[in-house]
Amino acid sequence: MSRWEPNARGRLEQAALELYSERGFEQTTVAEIAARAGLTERTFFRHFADKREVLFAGASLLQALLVGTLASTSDSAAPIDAVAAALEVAGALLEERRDYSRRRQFVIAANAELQERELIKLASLATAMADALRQRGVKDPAASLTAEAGIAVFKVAFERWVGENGQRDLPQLIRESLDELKAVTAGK
Amino acid sequence: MSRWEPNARGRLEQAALELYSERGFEQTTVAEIAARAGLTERTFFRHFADKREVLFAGASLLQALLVGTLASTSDSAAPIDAVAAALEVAGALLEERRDYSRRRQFVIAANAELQERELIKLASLATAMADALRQRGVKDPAASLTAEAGIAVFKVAFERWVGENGQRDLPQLIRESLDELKAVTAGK
DNA sequence: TCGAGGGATGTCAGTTGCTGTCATCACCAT
DNA sequence: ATGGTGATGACAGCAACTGACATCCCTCGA
Repeated sequence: MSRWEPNARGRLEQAALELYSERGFEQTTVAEIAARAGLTERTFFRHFADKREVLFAGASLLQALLVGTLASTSDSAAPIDAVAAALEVAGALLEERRDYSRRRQFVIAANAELQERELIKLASLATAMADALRQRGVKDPAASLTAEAGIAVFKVAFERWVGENGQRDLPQLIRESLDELKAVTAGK
Repeated sequence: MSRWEPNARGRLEQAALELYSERGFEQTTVAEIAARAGLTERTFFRHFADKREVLFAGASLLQALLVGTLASTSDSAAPIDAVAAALEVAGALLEERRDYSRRRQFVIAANAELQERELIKLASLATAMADALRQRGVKDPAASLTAEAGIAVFKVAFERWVGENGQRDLPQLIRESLDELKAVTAGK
């Protein structure tokens, strides 16, 4: 792997995931990642804002998918169901990359800094979905609450998905979690 | 302010909030905070794990309050209402420190790293509340979902509280947000 | 009263994440 | 070929954070 091989960014992502898996996030230096990718530390930071971001390259894609799906859902559906439908589409994408997603998640679960980054990505998804809902005419605070509730559903479903052996796929777990949320909030 | 003045930790917290407010989080060095508190950089890191943590010293107290209240709420209340009641108690505490809470929040709102830290603290509150619910016999995933939904309600309410001039107090905004969540999830 | 112990602080050196700056390299169009 | 352009390398430097050890103040028991 020499200097001008193609796909430097992808090589860095792969090298990082490997090293973070092998010896842990903190025990890995950026210089080591760059070396395994046949590049230098400086180049790593040209592709990724920091040492954590290399694991979250797909987040913007997921966000676009989520917002796009939400925008194109029939207006007749209740906002929470539109959000759930979008989450299921996103869940199906992760289901396709099941192996990669789980390896990545084990790395994140082992390190608090990475969890912080993951949480802010989820929060960003929530605000993006809230924006999309407002464009559909949903008022605040309903828009924010619906989006945040959707993310809560996703978090719980994703956690179960990673924890189980594969009995249920992610979209199904998302549906079940939404139903559970509806049951739990069906008060008074 | 010399070496052996009392309350070093408190002095560091105050100096940090002042400096973060005056010139921003990134533009402040730990050495500067320590100097204003009459201490050294090394001592700062003995009191706080990192440069961000100095703003989150109260989080563990809030978590204890939340869990304690949740544990002592009547078992007859629905889990989501017990969570809301606990959040209102916590909200009342923040309402008492209204001025401080808002100054602190402006600093956090201005910096992504601080938002990350805040999000992981909220996530920690959610897992603590979920644990408390499980101890009351609530099963999973209901326990996790109820706790996450509670945090979603709190986030939205808190954001509105900081944004308004003070028409409604935080516990009231929490109640209103919970009602909105119930309305929004009352599907099918 | 004094001296030993312990906890908090200071000092110093070192690693690592991250950035600015400039040189260098490969590719492409003319 | 030649000059422009974008990606990469090389180097210097700052600030966050840590480990090791010295120093200071307070307290408690003889």
